[in-house]
Amino acid sequence: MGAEGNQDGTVGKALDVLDMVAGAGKPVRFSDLLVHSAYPKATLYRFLQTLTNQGMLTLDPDRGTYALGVRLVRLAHAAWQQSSLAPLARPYLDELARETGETIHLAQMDMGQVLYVDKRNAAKPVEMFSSAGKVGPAYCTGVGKAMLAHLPDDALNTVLARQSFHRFTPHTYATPAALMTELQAIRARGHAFDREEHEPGIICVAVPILTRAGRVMGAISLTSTTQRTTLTALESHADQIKHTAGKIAAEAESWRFPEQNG
Amino acid sequence: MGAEGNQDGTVGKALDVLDMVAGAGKPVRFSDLLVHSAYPKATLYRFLQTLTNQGMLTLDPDRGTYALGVRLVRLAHAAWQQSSLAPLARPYLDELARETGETIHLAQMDMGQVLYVDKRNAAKPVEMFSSAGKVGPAYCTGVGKAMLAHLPDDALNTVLARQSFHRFTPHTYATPAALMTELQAIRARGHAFDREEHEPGIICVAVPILTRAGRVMGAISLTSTTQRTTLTALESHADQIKHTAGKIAAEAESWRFPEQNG
DNA sequence: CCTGATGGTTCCATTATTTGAAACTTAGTC
DNA sequence: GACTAAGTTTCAAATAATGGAACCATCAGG
Repeated sequence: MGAEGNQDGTVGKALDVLDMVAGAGKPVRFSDLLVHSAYPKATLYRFLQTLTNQGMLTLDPDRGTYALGVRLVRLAHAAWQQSSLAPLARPYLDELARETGETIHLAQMDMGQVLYVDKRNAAKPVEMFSSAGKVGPAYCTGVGKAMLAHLPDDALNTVLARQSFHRFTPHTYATPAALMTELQAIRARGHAFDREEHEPGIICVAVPILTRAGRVMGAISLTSTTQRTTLTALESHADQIKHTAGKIAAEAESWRFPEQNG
Repeated sequence: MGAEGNQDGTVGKALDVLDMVAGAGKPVRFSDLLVHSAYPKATLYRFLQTLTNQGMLTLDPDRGTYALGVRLVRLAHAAWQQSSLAPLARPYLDELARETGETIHLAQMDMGQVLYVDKRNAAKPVEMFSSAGKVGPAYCTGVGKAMLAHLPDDALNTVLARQSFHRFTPHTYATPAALMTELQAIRARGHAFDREEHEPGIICVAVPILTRAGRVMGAISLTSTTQRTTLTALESHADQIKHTAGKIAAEAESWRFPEQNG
Protein backbone atom coordinates (compact mmCIF):
# COMPACT_ATOMS: atom_id res chain seq x y z
CA MET A 1 0.00 0.00 0.00
CA GLY A 2 2.88 2.33 -0.72
CA ALA A 3 2.04 5.80 -1.88
CA GLU A 4 2.63 5.52 -5.59
CA GLY A 5 1.83 8.41 -7.80
CA ASN A 6 4.60 10.80 -8.65
CA GLN A 7 4.09 14.11 -10.36
CA ASP A 8 7.52 15.60 -10.69
CA GLY A 9 8.67 14.70 -14.15
CA THR A 10 11.69 12.66 -14.92
CA VAL A 11 13.60 13.66 -11.83
CA GLY A 12 10.76 12.63 -9.58
CA LYS A 13 10.52 9.27 -11.23
CA ALA A 14 14.23 8.69 -10.87
CA LEU A 15 14.07 9.53 -7.18
CA ASP A 16 11.17 7.15 -6.95
CA VAL A 17 13.42 4.41 -8.17
CA LEU A 18 16.02 5.49 -5.66
CA ASP A 19 13.48 5.16 -2.89
CA MET A 20 12.54 1.78 -4.17
CA VAL A 21 16.10 0.57 -3.81
CA ALA A 22 16.32 2.20 -0.40
CA GLY A 23 13.10 0.56 0.63
CA ALA A 24 14.35 -2.87 -0.22
CA GLY A 25 16.86 -2.58 2.56
CA LYS A 26 19.38 -4.72 0.80
CA PRO A 27 20.94 -5.10 -2.63
CA VAL A 28 18.34 -5.94 -5.27
CA ARG A 29 18.39 -7.40 -8.74
CA PHE A 30 17.00 -5.62 -11.74
CA SER A 31 14.16 -8.07 -12.07
CA ASP A 32 13.16 -7.69 -8.42
CA LEU A 33 12.74 -4.00 -8.98
CA LEU A 34 10.95 -4.53 -12.24
CA VAL A 35 8.20 -6.49 -10.55
CA HIS A 36 7.50 -3.77 -8.02
CA SER A 37 8.06 -0.91 -10.39
CA ALA A 38 5.44 1.06 -12.23
CA TYR A 39 7.83 1.57 -15.13
CA PRO A 40 8.46 -0.66 -18.10
CA LYS A 41 11.63 -2.64 -18.47
CA ALA A 42 13.61 -0.29 -20.64
CA THR A 43 12.63 2.77 -18.67
CA LEU A 44 13.53 1.31 -15.33
CA TYR A 45 16.74 0.05 -16.81
CA ARG A 46 17.76 3.49 -18.00
CA PHE A 47 16.96 5.03 -14.64
CA LEU A 48 19.11 2.51 -12.89
CA GLN A 49 21.93 3.23 -15.29
CA THR A 50 21.66 6.94 -14.80
CA LEU A 51 21.53 6.69 -11.04
CA THR A 52 24.45 4.31 -11.01
CA ASN A 53 26.39 6.64 -13.25
CA GLN A 54 25.70 9.41 -10.83
CA GLY A 55 26.92 7.45 -7.85
CA MET A 56 23.52 7.43 -6.20
CA LEU A 57 23.45 3.69 -6.70
CA THR A 58 26.17 1.12 -6.96
CA LEU A 59 25.99 -1.95 -9.11
CA ASP A 60 27.72 -5.01 -7.82
CA PRO A 61 28.98 -6.47 -11.07
CA ASP A 62 29.40 -9.97 -9.68
CA ARG A 63 25.96 -10.26 -8.20
CA GLY A 64 24.19 -7.96 -10.59
CA THR A 65 22.57 -6.19 -7.69
CA TYR A 66 21.94 -2.54 -7.05
CA ALA A 67 22.40 -0.83 -3.72
CA LEU A 68 22.37 2.75 -2.56
CA GLY A 69 25.57 4.51 -3.44
CA VAL A 70 27.98 6.11 -1.08
CA ARG A 71 27.43 9.49 -2.69
CA LEU A 72 24.34 9.60 -0.53
CA VAL A 73 26.42 9.29 2.58
CA ARG A 74 28.41 12.30 1.49
CA LEU A 75 25.31 14.30 0.71
CA ALA A 76 23.74 13.32 3.98
CA HIS A 77 26.72 14.54 5.90
CA ALA A 78 26.13 17.93 4.38
CA ALA A 79 22.37 17.68 4.87
CA TRP A 80 22.70 16.73 8.48
CA GLN A 81 25.04 19.60 9.08
CA GLN A 82 23.28 22.33 7.23
CA SER A 83 19.69 21.45 7.61
CA SER A 84 19.06 19.36 10.64
CA LEU A 85 18.92 20.67 14.14
CA ALA A 86 21.38 18.05 15.28
CA PRO A 87 24.74 19.79 15.13
CA LEU A 88 23.32 22.84 16.81
CA ALA A 89 21.40 20.89 19.42
CA ARG A 90 24.25 18.61 20.34
CA PRO A 91 25.56 20.40 23.42
CA TYR A 92 22.07 20.91 24.79
CA LEU A 93 21.18 17.28 24.34
CA ASP A 94 24.40 16.25 25.99
CA GLU A 95 23.52 18.40 28.94
CA LEU A 96 19.99 17.04 29.14
CA ALA A 97 21.26 13.50 28.92
CA ARG A 98 23.71 14.11 31.71
CA GLU A 99 21.11 15.67 33.94
CA THR A 100 18.34 13.15 33.41
CA GLY A 101 20.25 9.98 32.71
CA GLU A 102 17.60 8.87 30.24
CA THR A 103 17.60 8.13 26.53
CA ILE A 104 16.99 11.19 24.41
CA HIS A 105 15.83 11.51 20.81
CA LEU A 106 15.93 14.49 18.53
CA ALA A 107 13.52 14.25 15.64
CA GLN A 108 12.21 16.24 12.72
CA MET A 109 9.34 15.84 10.30
CA ASP A 110 10.00 14.30 6.92
CA MET A 111 7.24 13.52 4.48
CA GLY A 112 4.71 13.02 7.21
CA GLN A 113 6.93 10.71 9.15
CA VAL A 114 9.15 11.18 12.11
CA LEU A 115 12.81 11.25 11.24
CA TYR A 116 15.28 10.80 14.07
CA VAL A 117 18.31 12.97 13.54
CA ASP A 118 20.15 12.42 16.79
CA LYS A 119 20.11 10.30 19.88
CA ARG A 120 21.68 10.12 23.29
CA ASN A 121 21.66 6.83 25.01
CA ALA A 122 22.12 6.86 28.72
CA ALA A 123 23.48 3.37 28.88
CA LYS A 124 25.49 2.54 25.81
CA PRO A 125 27.85 4.82 23.91
CA VAL A 126 26.23 6.42 20.89
CA GLU A 127 25.59 4.60 17.67
CA MET A 128 25.02 7.58 15.54
CA PHE A 129 24.54 6.72 11.93
CA SER A 130 22.74 3.62 12.92
CA SER A 131 20.07 5.54 14.74
CA ALA A 132 20.10 8.92 13.05
CA GLY A 133 18.24 8.52 9.81
CA LYS A 134 15.71 6.11 11.16
CA VAL A 135 12.08 6.90 10.50
CA GLY A 136 8.96 6.12 12.43
CA PRO A 137 5.24 6.84 12.39
CA ALA A 138 4.15 10.28 13.54
CA TYR A 139 0.79 9.46 15.06
CA CYS A 140 1.98 7.07 17.73
CA THR A 141 5.30 8.37 18.93
CA GLY A 142 5.91 11.10 21.43
CA VAL A 143 7.97 13.27 19.13
CA GLY A 144 5.55 12.68 16.30
CA LYS A 145 2.51 13.79 18.23
CA ALA A 146 4.35 16.74 19.73
CA MET A 147 5.09 17.97 16.23
CA LEU A 148 1.69 17.16 14.76
CA ALA A 149 0.03 19.09 17.56
CA HIS A 150 1.72 22.28 16.44
CA LEU A 151 1.38 21.90 12.69
CA PRO A 152 -0.88 24.36 10.86
CA ASP A 153 -4.23 22.83 9.94
CA ASP A 154 -3.62 22.40 6.24
CA ALA A 155 -0.24 20.79 6.78
CA LEU A 156 -1.71 18.50 9.41
CA ASN A 157 -4.45 17.38 7.07
CA THR A 158 -1.97 16.67 4.32
CA VAL A 159 0.07 14.57 6.69
CA LEU A 160 -2.87 12.69 8.15
CA ALA A 161 -4.25 11.99 4.70
CA ARG A 162 -1.05 10.18 3.89
CA GLN A 163 -1.13 8.08 7.05
CA SER A 164 -2.44 4.61 7.23
CA PHE A 165 -3.28 4.15 10.87
CA HIS A 166 -1.93 0.90 12.12
CA ARG A 167 -2.71 -0.36 15.60
CA PHE A 168 0.75 -1.23 16.90
CA THR A 169 -0.41 -1.80 20.46
CA PRO A 170 -3.73 -1.66 22.33
CA HIS A 171 -2.90 1.95 23.23
CA THR A 172 -2.40 3.22 19.70
CA TYR A 173 -4.74 5.98 18.57
CA ALA A 174 -6.05 4.31 15.47
CA THR A 175 -8.40 6.92 14.10
CA PRO A 176 -7.84 10.52 13.01
CA ALA A 177 -10.66 11.63 15.29
CA ALA A 178 -9.16 10.14 18.44
CA LEU A 179 -5.82 11.53 17.47
CA MET A 180 -7.21 15.03 17.01
CA THR A 181 -8.53 15.09 20.56
CA GLU A 182 -5.16 13.93 21.83
CA LEU A 183 -3.37 16.61 19.82
CA GLN A 184 -5.52 19.28 21.35
CA ALA A 185 -4.62 18.05 24.83
CA ILE A 186 -0.96 18.09 23.88
CA ARG A 187 -1.18 21.63 22.60
CA ALA A 188 -2.79 22.70 25.87
CA ARG A 189 -0.33 20.81 28.02
CA GLY A 190 2.77 21.74 26.09
CA HIS A 191 4.15 18.25 25.96
CA ALA A 192 3.17 14.86 24.56
CA PHE A 193 3.29 11.37 25.97
CA ASP A 194 3.88 8.06 24.41
CA ARG A 195 1.83 5.63 26.48
CA GLU A 196 3.16 2.44 24.94
CA GLU A 197 1.43 3.42 21.72
CA HIS A 198 4.16 2.25 19.40
CA GLU A 199 5.95 -0.46 21.32
CA PRO A 200 4.74 -2.22 24.44
CA GLY A 201 6.72 -1.18 27.49
CA ILE A 202 8.17 1.91 25.87
CA ILE A 203 7.02 5.25 27.23
CA CYS A 204 8.20 8.80 26.71
CA VAL A 205 7.60 12.48 27.21
CA ALA A 206 8.18 14.71 24.21
CA VAL A 207 8.33 18.44 23.64
CA PRO A 208 8.19 20.31 20.37
CA ILE A 209 10.85 22.74 19.25
CA LEU A 210 9.09 25.82 17.93
CA THR A 211 10.12 29.09 16.41
CA ARG A 212 8.89 32.22 18.12
CA ALA A 213 6.30 32.39 15.36
CA GLY A 214 5.15 28.95 16.42
CA ARG A 215 6.43 27.01 13.47
CA VAL A 216 7.49 23.44 14.17
CA MET A 217 11.18 22.77 13.77
CA GLY A 218 11.47 19.45 15.54
CA ALA A 219 10.96 17.70 18.84
CA ILE A 220 12.88 16.19 21.72
CA SER A 221 11.85 13.18 23.68
CA LEU A 222 12.95 11.47 26.82
CA THR A 223 12.34 7.76 26.59
CA SER A 224 12.28 4.92 29.05
CA THR A 225 10.52 1.66 29.82
CA THR A 226 7.63 0.79 32.10
CA GLN A 227 9.98 -1.48 33.97
CA ARG A 228 12.40 1.26 34.83
CA THR A 229 10.06 4.12 35.55
CA THR A 230 6.57 5.55 35.25
CA LEU A 231 5.00 8.16 33.05
CA THR A 232 4.55 10.44 36.04
CA ALA A 233 8.21 10.20 36.91
CA LEU A 234 9.13 10.97 33.34
CA GLU A 235 6.79 13.93 33.31
CA SER A 236 8.72 15.47 36.15
CA HIS A 237 11.42 16.21 33.60
CA ALA A 238 8.98 18.00 31.32
CA ASP A 239 10.00 21.50 32.29
CA GLN A 240 13.61 20.62 31.93
CA ILE A 241 13.02 19.31 28.42
CA LYS A 242 11.01 22.39 27.54
CA HIS A 243 13.86 24.52 28.72
CA THR A 244 16.28 22.61 26.51
CA ALA A 245 13.87 22.87 23.59
CA GLY A 246 13.64 26.58 24.16
CA LYS A 247 17.39 27.02 24.11
CA ILE A 248 17.69 25.02 20.91
CA ALA A 249 14.90 27.01 19.30
CA ALA A 250 16.52 30.27 20.28
CA GLU A 251 19.86 29.30 18.88
CA ALA A 252 18.29 27.90 15.75
CA GLU A 253 16.43 31.10 15.13
CA SER A 254 19.47 33.20 15.52
CA TRP A 255 20.97 31.02 12.82
CA ARG A 256 17.74 31.22 10.80
CA PHE A 257 16.41 27.86 10.06
CA PRO A 258 14.60 26.26 7.14
CA GLU A 259 11.08 25.07 7.70
CA GLN A 260 9.85 21.54 7.69
CA ASN A 261 7.11 20.54 5.37
CA GLY A 262 4.78 17.59 5.52
CA MET B 1 34.98 26.36 -9.68
CA GLY B 2 34.94 22.69 -10.59
CA ALA B 3 34.82 21.98 -14.27
CA GLU B 4 31.31 20.82 -14.96
CA GLY B 5 31.33 17.72 -17.05
CA ASN B 6 27.95 16.27 -16.43
CA GLN B 7 25.80 14.64 -18.99
CA ASP B 8 23.30 12.19 -17.74
CA GLY B 9 20.14 13.75 -19.01
CA THR B 10 17.72 15.63 -16.86
CA VAL B 11 18.33 13.56 -13.79
CA GLY B 12 22.04 14.22 -13.90
CA LYS B 13 21.48 17.91 -14.16
CA ALA B 14 19.10 17.91 -11.22
CA LEU B 15 21.62 16.04 -9.11
CA ASP B 16 24.17 18.59 -10.23
CA VAL B 17 22.03 21.27 -8.69
CA LEU B 18 21.74 19.20 -5.56
CA ASP B 19 25.51 19.00 -5.35
CA MET B 20 25.69 22.71 -5.84
CA VAL B 21 23.51 23.31 -2.82
CA ALA B 22 25.49 20.75 -0.86
CA GLY B 23 28.72 22.38 -1.89
CA ALA B 24 27.61 25.76 -0.59
CA GLY B 25 27.65 24.36 2.92
CA LYS B 26 24.96 26.75 4.04
CA PRO B 27 21.49 27.79 2.92
CA VAL B 28 21.67 29.65 -0.37
CA ARG B 29 19.44 32.04 -2.24
CA PHE B 30 18.18 31.41 -5.71
CA SER B 31 20.28 34.18 -7.13
CA ASP B 32 23.44 32.86 -5.49
CA LEU B 33 22.93 29.59 -7.23
CA LEU B 34 22.06 31.26 -10.49
CA VAL B 35 25.43 32.97 -10.63
CA HIS B 36 27.36 29.74 -10.23
CA SER B 37 25.01 27.66 -12.28
CA ALA B 38 25.40 26.65 -15.87
CA TYR B 39 21.65 26.72 -16.34
CA PRO B 40 19.41 29.61 -17.26
CA LYS B 41 17.08 31.18 -14.76
CA ALA B 42 13.90 29.32 -15.57
CA THR B 43 15.62 25.96 -15.81
CA LEU B 44 17.42 26.29 -12.52
CA TYR B 45 14.23 27.50 -10.96
CA ARG B 46 12.32 24.45 -12.08
CA PHE B 47 15.02 22.12 -10.80
CA LEU B 48 14.93 23.74 -7.42
CA GLN B 49 11.17 23.43 -7.34
CA THR B 50 11.27 19.79 -8.26
CA LEU B 51 13.96 18.95 -5.75
CA THR B 52 12.15 20.83 -3.04
CA ASN B 53 8.93 19.06 -3.92
CA GLN B 54 10.77 15.82 -3.57
CA GLY B 55 12.14 16.66 -0.17
CA MET B 56 15.72 16.60 -1.37
CA LEU B 57 15.88 20.31 -0.64
CA THR B 58 14.03 22.52 1.81
CA LEU B 59 13.05 26.07 1.13
CA ASP B 60 13.04 28.51 4.00
CA PRO B 61 10.08 30.68 3.05
CA ASP B 62 11.17 33.64 5.18
CA ARG B 63 14.69 33.80 3.93
CA GLY B 64 14.07 32.39 0.52
CA THR B 65 17.02 30.09 0.94
CA TYR B 66 17.47 26.51 -0.10
CA ALA B 67 19.20 23.86 1.97
CA LEU B 68 19.60 20.12 1.69
CA GLY B 69 16.50 18.30 2.79
CA VAL B 70 16.20 15.77 5.52
CA ARG B 71 15.08 13.13 3.06
CA LEU B 72 18.75 12.77 2.32
CA VAL B 73 19.43 11.86 5.91
CA ARG B 74 16.89 9.09 5.66
CA LEU B 75 18.33 7.82 2.41
CA ALA B 76 21.81 7.96 3.81
CA HIS B 77 20.87 5.85 6.74
CA ALA B 78 19.81 3.18 4.33
CA ALA B 79 22.88 3.75 2.17
CA TRP B 80 25.22 3.51 5.09
CA GLN B 81 23.58 0.32 6.24
CA GLN B 82 23.23 -1.49 2.99
CA SER B 83 26.15 -0.36 0.99
CA SER B 84 28.95 0.74 3.17
CA LEU B 85 31.25 -1.59 4.99
CA ALA B 86 30.65 0.27 8.22
CA PRO B 87 27.92 -1.71 9.95
CA LEU B 88 29.65 -4.94 9.15
CA ALA B 89 33.08 -3.69 10.09
CA ARG B 90 32.01 -2.13 13.35
CA PRO B 91 32.96 -4.92 15.75
CA TYR B 92 36.31 -5.43 14.07
CA LEU B 93 37.14 -1.76 14.22
CA ASP B 94 36.14 -1.65 17.85
CA GLU B 95 38.49 -4.49 18.54
CA LEU B 96 41.32 -2.89 16.62
CA ALA B 97 40.75 0.39 18.42
CA ARG B 98 40.86 -1.32 21.77
CA GLU B 99 44.05 -3.17 20.95
CA THR B 100 45.97 -0.31 19.44
CA GLY B 101 44.55 2.67 21.26
CA GLU B 102 44.88 4.78 18.15
CA THR B 103 42.43 6.61 15.94
CA ILE B 104 40.99 4.46 13.20
CA HIS B 105 39.30 5.39 9.95
CA LEU B 106 37.24 3.28 7.62
CA ALA B 107 37.00 4.68 4.13
CA GLN B 108 35.64 3.86 0.71
CA MET B 109 36.07 5.30 -2.76
CA ASP B 110 33.51 7.74 -4.07
CA MET B 111 33.89 9.53 -7.35
CA GLY B 112 37.64 9.48 -7.16
CA GLN B 113 37.71 10.78 -3.65
CA VAL B 114 38.11 9.17 -0.30
CA LEU B 115 34.89 8.96 1.66
CA TYR B 116 35.14 8.23 5.35
CA VAL B 117 32.32 5.98 6.47
CA ASP B 118 33.35 5.30 10.03
CA LYS B 119 35.78 6.34 12.67
CA ARG B 120 37.03 5.26 16.06
CA ASN B 121 38.63 7.82 18.18
CA ALA B 122 40.79 6.53 20.95
CA ALA B 123 40.37 9.62 23.05
CA LYS B 124 36.91 11.09 22.66
CA PRO B 125 33.61 9.30 22.24
CA VAL B 126 32.53 8.95 18.65
CA GLU B 127 31.02 11.77 16.68
CA MET B 128 29.63 9.70 13.92
CA PHE B 129 27.58 11.74 11.52
CA SER B 130 29.95 14.58 11.87
CA SER B 131 32.85 12.49 10.68
CA ALA B 132 31.21 9.81 8.57
CA GLY B 133 30.37 11.37 5.27
CA LYS B 134 33.48 13.48 5.13
CA VAL B 135 35.49 13.37 1.96
CA GLY B 136 39.16 13.87 1.30
CA PRO B 137 41.68 13.62 -1.53
CA ALA B 138 42.77 10.15 -2.56
CA TYR B 139 46.33 10.81 -3.65
CA CYS B 140 47.65 12.13 -0.38
CA THR B 141 45.94 10.15 2.33
CA GLY B 142 46.84 6.71 3.59
CA VAL B 143 43.48 5.15 2.85
CA GLY B 144 43.35 6.86 -0.51
CA LYS B 145 46.67 5.56 -1.67
CA ALA B 146 45.98 2.10 -0.30
CA MET B 147 42.88 1.94 -2.45
CA LEU B 148 44.39 3.54 -5.52
CA ALA B 149 47.22 1.04 -5.42
CA HIS B 150 44.81 -1.81 -5.93
CA LEU B 151 42.54 -0.25 -8.52
CA PRO B 152 42.54 -1.75 -12.01
CA ASP B 153 44.51 0.34 -14.50
CA ASP B 154 41.59 1.84 -16.35
CA ALA B 155 39.76 2.81 -13.19
CA LEU B 156 42.96 4.31 -11.79
CA ASN B 157 43.45 6.40 -14.89
CA THR B 158 39.88 7.66 -14.77
CA VAL B 159 40.35 8.68 -11.18
CA LEU B 160 43.72 10.32 -11.69
CA ALA B 161 42.45 12.21 -14.70
CA ARG B 162 39.86 13.80 -12.51
CA GLN B 163 42.37 14.82 -9.85
CA SER B 164 43.93 18.20 -9.63
CA PHE B 165 47.07 17.59 -7.67
CA HIS B 166 47.42 20.11 -4.94
CA ARG B 167 50.56 20.32 -2.83
CA PHE B 168 49.10 20.36 0.67
CA THR B 169 52.46 19.94 2.39
CA PRO B 170 56.09 19.61 1.30
CA HIS B 171 55.62 15.84 1.37
CA THR B 172 52.64 15.65 -0.99
CA TYR B 173 53.15 13.66 -4.16
CA ALA B 174 52.20 16.33 -6.61
CA THR B 175 52.57 14.55 -9.94
CA PRO B 176 50.92 11.43 -11.32
CA ALA B 177 54.34 9.99 -12.11
CA ALA B 178 55.63 10.27 -8.56
CA LEU B 179 52.39 8.86 -7.28
CA MET B 180 52.58 5.87 -9.60
CA THR B 181 55.95 4.87 -8.19
CA GLU B 182 54.56 5.18 -4.70
CA LEU B 183 51.54 3.07 -5.57
CA GLN B 184 53.80 0.32 -6.87
CA ALA B 185 55.68 0.32 -3.59
CA ILE B 186 52.41 0.14 -1.67
CA ARG B 187 51.23 -2.80 -3.73
CA ALA B 188 54.47 -4.60 -3.01
CA ARG B 189 54.46 -3.76 0.66
CA GLY B 190 50.79 -4.39 1.27
CA HIS B 191 50.20 -1.21 3.19
CA ALA B 192 50.42 2.52 2.61
CA PHE B 193 51.78 5.37 4.66
CA ASP B 194 50.74 8.93 5.03
CA ARG B 195 53.96 10.80 5.69
CA GLU B 196 52.40 14.15 6.54
CA GLU B 197 51.28 14.39 2.94
CA HIS B 198 47.91 15.90 3.66
CA GLU B 199 48.35 17.68 6.96
CA PRO B 200 51.59 18.52 8.72
CA GLY B 201 52.13 16.39 11.80
CA ILE B 202 49.55 13.78 10.80
CA ILE B 203 50.84 10.33 9.92
CA CYS B 204 49.17 7.03 9.32
CA VAL B 205 49.40 3.44 8.14
CA ALA B 206 46.64 2.20 5.90
CA VAL B 207 45.63 -1.17 4.52
CA PRO B 208 43.20 -1.91 1.69
CA ILE B 209 40.18 -4.16 2.11
CA LEU B 210 40.08 -6.45 -0.91
CA THR B 211 37.79 -9.17 -2.17
CA ARG B 212 39.37 -12.51 -2.84
CA ALA B 213 39.25 -11.54 -6.49
CA GLY B 214 41.30 -8.48 -5.60
CA ARG B 215 38.66 -5.84 -6.03
CA VAL B 216 38.95 -2.84 -3.75
CA MET B 217 36.15 -2.51 -1.24
CA GLY B 218 37.64 0.05 1.10
CA ALA B 219 40.53 0.72 3.42
CA ILE B 220 41.37 1.05 7.09
CA SER B 221 43.88 3.40 8.55
CA LEU B 222 45.49 3.91 11.89
CA THR B 223 46.27 7.57 12.42
CA SER B 224 48.43 9.50 14.84
CA THR B 225 50.63 12.54 15.08
CA THR B 226 54.38 12.98 14.84
CA GLN B 227 54.33 14.29 18.37
CA ARG B 228 52.83 11.16 19.80
CA THR B 229 54.58 8.50 17.79
CA THR B 230 56.66 7.64 14.74
CA LEU B 231 55.90 6.05 11.45
CA THR B 232 57.95 3.02 12.41
CA ALA B 233 55.99 2.56 15.58
CA LEU B 234 52.75 2.82 13.66
CA GLU B 235 54.01 0.31 11.12
CA SER B 236 54.38 -2.25 13.87
CA HIS B 237 50.60 -2.49 13.84
CA ALA B 238 50.52 -3.18 10.10
CA ASP B 239 49.98 -6.92 10.41
CA GLN B 240 47.27 -6.41 12.95
CA ILE B 241 45.45 -4.00 10.62
CA LYS B 242 45.85 -6.42 7.73
CA HIS B 243 44.35 -9.11 9.86
CA THR B 244 41.37 -6.91 10.64
CA ALA B 245 41.01 -5.97 6.98
CA GLY B 246 41.06 -9.63 6.10
CA LYS B 247 38.31 -10.46 8.53
CA ILE B 248 36.15 -7.62 7.27
CA ALA B 249 36.71 -8.68 3.68
CA ALA B 250 35.81 -12.26 4.49
CA GLU B 251 32.63 -11.30 6.24
CA ALA B 252 31.68 -8.85 3.52
CA GLU B 253 32.06 -11.50 0.90
CA SER B 254 30.06 -14.12 2.68
CA TRP B 255 27.37 -11.71 3.70
CA ARG B 256 25.75 -11.12 0.37
CA PHE B 257 22.75 -12.46 -1.33
CA PRO B 258 19.26 -13.55 -0.40
CA GLU B 259 16.09 -11.93 -1.60
CA GLN B 260 12.60 -11.43 -0.30
CA ASN B 261 9.32 -10.65 -1.86
CA GLY B 262 6.25 -8.82 -0.74
C1' DC C 1 4.02 59.04 -5.68
C1' DC C 2 6.78 57.80 -9.11
C1' DT C 3 11.00 55.31 -10.95
C1' DG C 4 14.43 52.07 -11.27
C1' DA C 5 16.67 48.09 -9.15
C1' DT C 6 16.85 43.59 -7.49
C1' DG C 7 15.15 38.90 -6.78
C1' DG C 8 11.83 35.71 -7.87
C1' DT C 9 7.99 33.50 -10.76
C1' DT C 10 5.37 32.27 -14.85
C1' DC C 11 4.51 31.68 -20.18
C1' DC C 12 4.88 29.12 -24.21
C1' DA C 13 6.64 27.94 -28.85
C1' DT C 14 10.70 25.26 -29.91
C1' DT C 15 13.61 21.45 -29.23
C1' DA C 16 15.69 17.72 -27.23
C1' DT C 17 14.72 13.81 -24.13
C1' DT C 18 12.28 10.34 -22.50
C1' DT C 19 9.44 6.56 -23.51
C1' DG C 20 8.42 1.60 -24.10
C1' DA C 21 7.17 -2.34 -27.33
C1' DA C 22 9.81 -5.24 -29.39
C1' DA C 23 13.96 -7.30 -30.92
C1' DC C 24 18.25 -8.94 -29.32
C1' DT C 25 21.99 -10.92 -26.48
C1' DT C 26 23.71 -13.40 -23.16
C1' DA C 27 23.86 -17.18 -19.38
C1' DG C 28 21.80 -21.07 -17.49
C1' DT C 29 19.04 -25.77 -17.84
C1' DC C 30 17.44 -29.92 -19.25
C1' DG D 1 20.82 -28.05 -29.19
C1' DA D 2 16.57 -26.14 -27.96
C1' DC D 3 14.16 -23.64 -24.16
C1' DT D 4 13.94 -20.07 -20.50
C1' DA D 5 14.93 -16.30 -17.74
C1' DA D 6 17.54 -12.08 -17.01
C1' DG D 7 19.53 -8.33 -18.81
C1' DT D 8 20.56 -4.93 -22.81
C1' DT D 9 19.82 -2.23 -26.98
C1' DT D 10 16.94 -0.01 -30.78
C1' DC D 11 14.08 3.53 -32.69
C1' DA D 12 9.86 6.15 -34.05
C1' DA D 13 6.37 8.47 -31.45
C1' DA D 14 5.03 10.91 -27.40
C1' DT D 15 6.35 13.83 -23.95
C1' DA D 16 8.77 16.64 -21.11
C1' DA D 17 12.57 19.96 -20.70
C1' DT D 18 14.27 24.27 -22.36
C1' DG D 19 15.16 29.20 -21.96
C1' DG D 20 14.19 33.89 -23.83
C1' DA D 21 11.25 37.10 -22.51
C1' DA D 22 7.62 39.00 -20.07
C1' DC D 23 5.72 39.46 -15.57
C1' DC D 24 5.16 40.39 -10.55
C1' DA D 25 6.55 41.64 -6.28
C1' DT D 26 9.39 44.36 -2.84
C1' DC D 27 12.35 47.80 -1.68
C1' DA D 28 15.24 52.34 -1.99
C1' DG D 29 15.77 56.79 -3.49
C1' DG D 30 14.40 60.97 -5.44
